[in-house]
Amino acid sequence: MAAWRRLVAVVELLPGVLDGQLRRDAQLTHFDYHVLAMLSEAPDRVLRMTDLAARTNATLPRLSHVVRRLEERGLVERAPCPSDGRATNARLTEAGWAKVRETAPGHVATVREHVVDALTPEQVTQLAGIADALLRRLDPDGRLTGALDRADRD
Amino acid sequence: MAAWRRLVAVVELLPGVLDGQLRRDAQLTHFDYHVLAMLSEAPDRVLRMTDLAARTNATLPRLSHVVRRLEERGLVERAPCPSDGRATNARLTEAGWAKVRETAPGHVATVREHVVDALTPEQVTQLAGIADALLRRLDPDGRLTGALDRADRD
DNA sequence: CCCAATCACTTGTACCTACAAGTGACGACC
DNA sequence: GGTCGTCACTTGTAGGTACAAGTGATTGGG
Repeated sequence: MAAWRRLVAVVELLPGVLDGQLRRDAQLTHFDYHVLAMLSEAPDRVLRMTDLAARTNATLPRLSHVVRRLEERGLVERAPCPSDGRATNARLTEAGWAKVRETAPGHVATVREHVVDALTPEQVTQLAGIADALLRRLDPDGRLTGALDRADRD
Repeated sequence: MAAWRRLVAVVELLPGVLDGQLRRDAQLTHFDYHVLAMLSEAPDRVLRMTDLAARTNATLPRLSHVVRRLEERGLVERAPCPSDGRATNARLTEAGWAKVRETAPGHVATVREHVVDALTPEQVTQLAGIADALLRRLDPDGRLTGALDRADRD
């Protein structure tokens, strides 16, 4: 009965914790980090703006502003797509790649501290199943988790 | 291993769903709704700004702005606290109380649709335990869940 | 071909949130 | 009983996000 209220409370608090850690340690929004992380995992570390927006659950205007700021900081570069003149490719620069590599450990540690370590191994397993079930409703196409891509490759 | 990534995805998506539904159906931010809901559950539907800020995980400046806007809409009233000249009491007006009563069902239905119905009864039970464990890290004083108050009363 | 519709993105404006500084009230100490 | 420090809030300013409009590029039909 009160399960969903607690979930809402978690959903309210957790972003603040993650965001705060990244802002302090890397001058990065959690969303910024997510953008850089998605790029870092893409082939050649390049993604079209539209793809990137889907993977980060962002609207295109929002992504455009964020990428512009990241570009001003030298972490990302934009170039017109050769195959489609309408599209823009966002590429992670060397500095951006370095930023991800130096930021990721601290971020993962924060998640571990506030989530994984708070749960028993059994609960972690349960959580995986629960989050999976929720994502099937919240994100049917698996845009955020990249399930669509993996399905394409397999 | 990928459990925390899925949790992060959920934490990223769920607020948008809840916020969107409330904005459409009630012209209310999820945070606005949370403020009204906390007031509606308080004795006499009155709470000091500081208490309200703790219960909604807000900074005092943020709450001040939000309450001012809610006051302009006639949903909340502010009055100086009789017992402490520094404090301000926020009170839910009759219109605000009506707003909560007409908004709550739709909001609960949304949560039910996107969370409860997506899970098996067993998973709901597991989720309660997991969220509880997480909140002990994220919110040790139980401000959001009101555990502190209940502990005081008991 | 050429024109309309669409697409991919950018820019501009308004709202919301975070941080910093300011105001008035209370408490404690001398 | 005056003064210093703290408390509870409010206000102002900067930064980020959402929605709406605009710019080129591409596709499809006549």
